Amino acid sequence: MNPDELAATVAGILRDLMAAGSVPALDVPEVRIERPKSREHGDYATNVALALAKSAGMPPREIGVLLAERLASADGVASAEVAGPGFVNIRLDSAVQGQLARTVVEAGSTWGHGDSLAGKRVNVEFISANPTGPLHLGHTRWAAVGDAIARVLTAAGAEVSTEFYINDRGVQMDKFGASVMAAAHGRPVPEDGYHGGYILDLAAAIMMARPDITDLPEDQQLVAFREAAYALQLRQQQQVLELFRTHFDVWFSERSLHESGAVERGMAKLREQGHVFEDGGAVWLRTTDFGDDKDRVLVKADGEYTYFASDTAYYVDKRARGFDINIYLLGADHHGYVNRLRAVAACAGDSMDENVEVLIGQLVKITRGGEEVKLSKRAGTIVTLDDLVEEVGIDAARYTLSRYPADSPLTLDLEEMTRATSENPVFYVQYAHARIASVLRNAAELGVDWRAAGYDAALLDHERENNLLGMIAEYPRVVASAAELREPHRVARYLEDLATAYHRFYDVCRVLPRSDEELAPVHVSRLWLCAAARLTVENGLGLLGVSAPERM
RNA sequence: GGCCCCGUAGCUCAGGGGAUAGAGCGUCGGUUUCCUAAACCGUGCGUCGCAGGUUCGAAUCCUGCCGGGGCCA
Repeated sequence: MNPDELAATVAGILRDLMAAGSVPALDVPEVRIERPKSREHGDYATNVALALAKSAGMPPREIGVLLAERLASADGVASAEVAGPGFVNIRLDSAVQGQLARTVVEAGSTWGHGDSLAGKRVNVEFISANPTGPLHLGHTRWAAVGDAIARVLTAAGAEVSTEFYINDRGVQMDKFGASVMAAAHGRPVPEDGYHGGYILDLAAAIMMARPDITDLPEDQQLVAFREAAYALQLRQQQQVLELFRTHFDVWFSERSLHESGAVERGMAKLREQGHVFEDGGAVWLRTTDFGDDKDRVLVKADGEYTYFASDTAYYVDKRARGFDINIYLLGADHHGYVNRLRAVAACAGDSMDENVEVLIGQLVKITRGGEEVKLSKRAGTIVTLDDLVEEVGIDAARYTLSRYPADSPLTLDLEEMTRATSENPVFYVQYAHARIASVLRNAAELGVDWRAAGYDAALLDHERENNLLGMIAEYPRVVASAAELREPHRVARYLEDLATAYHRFYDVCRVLPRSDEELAPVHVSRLWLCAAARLTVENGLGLLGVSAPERM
């Protein structure tokens, strides 16, 4: 009996009551089964009686009583009673709830996966930085969150592609090239160029690989430096992200849109839909038809395509590749793009509500002992992804960045992220995993084959066993809602609660027999419970790209 | 001037209309002859920024205002 089955049971009873005339026949509202905050209120509670009261013209408690009476005798339900204004509090038979452990262990790595997004092809684009420098702190947040979103969507059954759009076209690239070239010649970097120490490193690396590069004529040399620096910097970004366990299925170059004819195809698509017009020698897209605050230029009067033309072409290309939902994760400094991107979809003949989703992530501030940290050793301007990983480690960085909603501004303290080797949420959760792994190892050493031994779910009737089982049962719903809302932080928060439930269980329920005890059925059943808990923690951490250590 | 995000414990933040508003950190104290004490247990006098509204019920939804951050112009 899981929450969904319980909801179905409740809905069925309501229909019966209506058919019998005990309650006026109405549409049955969506039955929501919740875990009460206070465990004294049972394993689960539902508020349907309250929700139905008004339209049924009956006092909520009256409906609640009718519902509770029938529910109490339903299979798997131990008790059901009305409480407060009309909540129905439900307790499950422990044996029925205990069966869950077997279900979890049998599902293994797919435990918690669902099919709410089955058949959907989803494109998740994030970071999409210029290849002109190291990835900074903001990018790091999107790396952690964007990747977790992709993992959660996959767990919900979607077919997901993660993409990084490389802005490798335009004046920034030229400035970048000029900066590196200047550095190679020992000349001061142009005012509007890039100034970080990494520019010197790039220049040195290029000179090492191609000492003769400075023999080229000035204009060719500029291009050569730009391209060489681009290649090196892009590779650096790719390596750092792979190390950070953020894998991109596609690295999409803006240039390639122009080289492949995708820009022309995009333009053709937009013209076909009738939202393109010319004015003052330029070609425009009438995005104001769809809520943008002004129209946007696609081709400038001098014949140059704009960044915006690339953006539209990229969108049309994604659709042509079969993606139903195109998610963009943008920093708060780009929130002005939201209406624009939505309008692009509409101008291409799509639904701006369904085919496009723009998620705005707020900025991150880092402090060390209360003082804001701004400077990076290498980039000279801002804290980079490398800096953060070097200082706090991949697991702590990923976990900490993904345990908050992306749209809330964040201030993190480096000392807390590191010093807290003991009392940091990430270690708290990981420790629960290591602790369980240790128990299971010890069981194996004692020669206990709990999988083969008889599992009696009815033995798991301690309050804390019950609570742990209930928490484990919540996992699929957490994953589903994290996917639906694109909010992976829900998984992290859940894992913290789950870890607490495990520690509390472990504290009072002896899993393995003591030295003077024989192995009893209750030990075996608890091992099943441990295995289910371990799997849930492991799978949950996996959704966040955080490791689940066997030992700590 | 227009738009976006935020305002909840000393600090960093959770809280998708529900029962007594939570967690971590910090504070103070307790728990171990046996499975990891990186744990558990106890310890909080919070105007949920302010004022209205919506309803059986609002930290949550709507409007206005105040305060902080940001984007565009």
